[in-house]
Amino acid sequence: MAEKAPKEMRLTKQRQAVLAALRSTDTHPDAAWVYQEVRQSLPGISLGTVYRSLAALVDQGLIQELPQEGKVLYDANITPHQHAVCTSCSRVFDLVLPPLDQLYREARRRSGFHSISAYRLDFYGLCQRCAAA
Amino acid sequence: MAEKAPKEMRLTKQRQAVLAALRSTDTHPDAAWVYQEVRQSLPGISLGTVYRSLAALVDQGLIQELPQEGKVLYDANITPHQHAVCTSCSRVFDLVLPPLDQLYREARRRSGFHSISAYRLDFYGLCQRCAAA
DNA sequence: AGTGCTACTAGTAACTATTACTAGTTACTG
DNA sequence: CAGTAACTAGTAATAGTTACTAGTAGCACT
Repeated sequence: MAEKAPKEMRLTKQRQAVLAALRSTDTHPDAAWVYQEVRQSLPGISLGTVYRSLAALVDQGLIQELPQEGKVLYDANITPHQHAVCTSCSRVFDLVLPPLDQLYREARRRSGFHSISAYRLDFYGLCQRCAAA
Repeated sequence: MAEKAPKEMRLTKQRQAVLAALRSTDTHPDAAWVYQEVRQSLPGISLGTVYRSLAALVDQGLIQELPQEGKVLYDANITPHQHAVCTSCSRVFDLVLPPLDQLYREARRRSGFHSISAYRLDFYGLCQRCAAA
C-alpha cells in the first residue's frame, strides 16, 4: 500500500473542462452527466476520456469519488463534509457537521484497525421537495 | 414513497439456502460468493435466482444491503451497526458504536430534511492483517 | 520554433454486476 | 390433491465502467 510516486499529469483541455464542469455545480453528478456537460464546449470528447479524466483528478486529489447505489458520483468539494441522500429522488446534498473525534477514537479501538484514515457518513431521508409531494 | 403492501413471499428452498449461506459467515459477501456457496447444497441454482432471493430477503427485512465500490454486499446482521472497511484488502468488518443521537439531530437541522430515517457510517483504514504486511 | 519523448485522446470492444424475459415448476390455499 | 400465482433455470439484455489501439498533443530541451 505504498504511495506510488505521483507521475506527471498533464493538464489537457479535456481535463480542464471536466474539472470546470464539476466545479460549476453543487450537485453530485455521475460520469454521464459530466460527459453531456463537457460536450457543450468539447463536442468531440469521448466518454472514456471523461472516465479517465475523472480518475486522474481523483488521483491528484482535486475531486472526490462518492460511490452510491451501483454508480460513482463525483464531488468537486474536497473539504471535509458529509452527505444527506434523498431516498425518493436520490439527490445528494452536502452537509457540514462537526468532526467525529470521539467516535473516531472509539472506532479505532473497537475495530482493531491500527489506523483509520477516513470515514464516510451518509444520512438518508426525504428532501424538502419530496417531503412536500 | 408509500410502503407497498407486503405481498406473499414463499420460503422456497433456494431462499432458505441463500439466507443460511449469508448467516453462516460474518464477512460481507457479494452475490457471486453466495452463488458459489449455495451451489454446494443446491448445485442447480441459477445466479439470477440468487439475486432475486437476495432482493426478496431485503424486502422482508431479513438481510441488509451494503453498496460498496461498484457492487452490492449483503449482511445477515440486521442489528444497528457500522462498518470498518480495509482500504487494502477491501474486507468489511462489523463495528458496534453508540448511536449518533446528537449528530442525528444536527444533521436533520442542517440538511433541511424533514425526517432522517437512517444513516450509514463507514470507517476506512488498514485492517490488522494488512497493517502487519 | 523545432524535435523527441511519452502521456494522452477518440473510438471501439470487452468486461462486471445486475436485471429482464420466457417457458416450465412448485409452494401454499382451500 | 387440485388450482393458481409466485416462483425457478437458463439465457439474453442492460448499465456502468475499463481496456485496447493507433494516432495526437503537451511539455522539456534545445
